[in-house]
Amino acid sequence: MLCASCEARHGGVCAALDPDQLAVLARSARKYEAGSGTELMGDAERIESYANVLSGVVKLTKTLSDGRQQIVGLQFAPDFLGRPFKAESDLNAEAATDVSLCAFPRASVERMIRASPELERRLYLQALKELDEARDWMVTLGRKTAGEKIASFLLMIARSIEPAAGTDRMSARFDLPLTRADIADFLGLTIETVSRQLTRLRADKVIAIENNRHVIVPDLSRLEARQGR
Amino acid sequence: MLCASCEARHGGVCAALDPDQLAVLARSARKYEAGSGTELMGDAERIESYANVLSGVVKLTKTLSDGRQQIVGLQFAPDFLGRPFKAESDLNAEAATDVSLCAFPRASVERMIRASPELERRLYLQALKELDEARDWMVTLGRKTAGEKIASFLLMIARSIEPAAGTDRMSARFDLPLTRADIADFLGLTIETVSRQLTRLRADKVIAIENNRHVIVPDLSRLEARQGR
DNA sequence: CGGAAGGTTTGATCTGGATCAAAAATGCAG
DNA sequence: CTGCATTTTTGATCCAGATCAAACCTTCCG
Repeated sequence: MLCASCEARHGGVCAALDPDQLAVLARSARKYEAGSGTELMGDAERIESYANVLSGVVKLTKTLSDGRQQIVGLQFAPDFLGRPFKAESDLNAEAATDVSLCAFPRASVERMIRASPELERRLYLQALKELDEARDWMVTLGRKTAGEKIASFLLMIARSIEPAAGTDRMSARFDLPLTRADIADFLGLTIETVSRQLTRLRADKVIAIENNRHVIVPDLSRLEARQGR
Repeated sequence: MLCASCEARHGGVCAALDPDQLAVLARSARKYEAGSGTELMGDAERIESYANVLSGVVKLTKTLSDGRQQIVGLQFAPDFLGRPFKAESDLNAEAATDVSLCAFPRASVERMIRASPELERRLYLQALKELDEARDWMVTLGRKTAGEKIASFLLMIARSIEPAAGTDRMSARFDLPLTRADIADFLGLTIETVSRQLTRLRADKVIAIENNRHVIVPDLSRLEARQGR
């Protein structure tokens, strides 16, 4: 059965469900892959389904009518994707990398929420986590310099991609899930400024970059010293 | 009894409770006033109580160690103040104006949440609302010009202070609940830039200002045209 | 009423990051 | 491997908003 080996079964919202409930939900669930760049949900579109992110990274964006864009959130496995209790989305969700998702029809999720306070609790906790993250980024967007923004971003990715890093390890290596353009949209900068700041970090030997995507941080504390605190 | 004439009894979280539950909670509730500038909750402080905002405005701030500050949220009546399920606050809450609050000890709120899924649902909805707001502000912080930020801010205040305005009415007048310094901390600008942009809006007759605090908007659509869309 | 203390506006100058422009990597299809 | 498209880096210049510096208002309290 679908859920047996699923990551969301553990850390994700499905962990809230008992075997019977899980069986019910699994019946209407549909697992699928989407290539990088695929739009998963459009602004002003009716919300017809929710999904768990099983692998890859999803970016949530808002766009002004003249084309200026801002990424307002990134979702990693096993995050739950979608905004309950709202008929229409007011943002775009797009696959930032190739992703694999487990989608549920809107109706079954909402029925399940009504039936399981435990599930609602999980969703509430994720909303609180996303709110905490959004507020941290407001500080980054409003008050940090370009160099501090880039350092903050790299540290955030390092922590999300390889949870091992965070605490004790001194070094980290990971692939950037975003292009330079995406990083710019996330940090409220231009592509050129992102590139220049990465170049500077490289020149100062705080990081090394291979093939434009793979980042090596030999000493996380040196990167932390640059994020602004 | 306390709750009979309370505003939070209607729009706020207390509306989720039945009369018995309300009576229980009221027993440990304490209503009080705090003057503008009072710190209501400190960063890295243990969370000992929650509160409903009954009147006035509370600002939520984050501060970098070198003093740079960012306001990450504003709370108006009848918002619920506090972050459930977390031992320690990671932000400051301060009265931006004189406020009146109805405070509950941490333990009674958490007991009540466990007892009332309806209350938890309300809190979840408020978290989702705050998340939506935070994401809108991320666009403002990351991608709008100083002039657009100020217009967005004035419109947000107009809508929160006098809910009547929002829809059909063409004009609005209200007192700014924040000083120029607070507005700057909210928008990621300096005091001087805030002042200059307000002066420009005044020069262009989009707004009028009396006594530094009272704002008159004769035609909301002209202000909307300046907020960036 | 005078006068000290904040808060606000205005002016002059500077600068970090944007914009404009082009070269260099990288990836891919044939 | 070659050639083309896309992404990234680097360089030159510009400008919105920051910074530095004064004046100007409001309160409000003795």
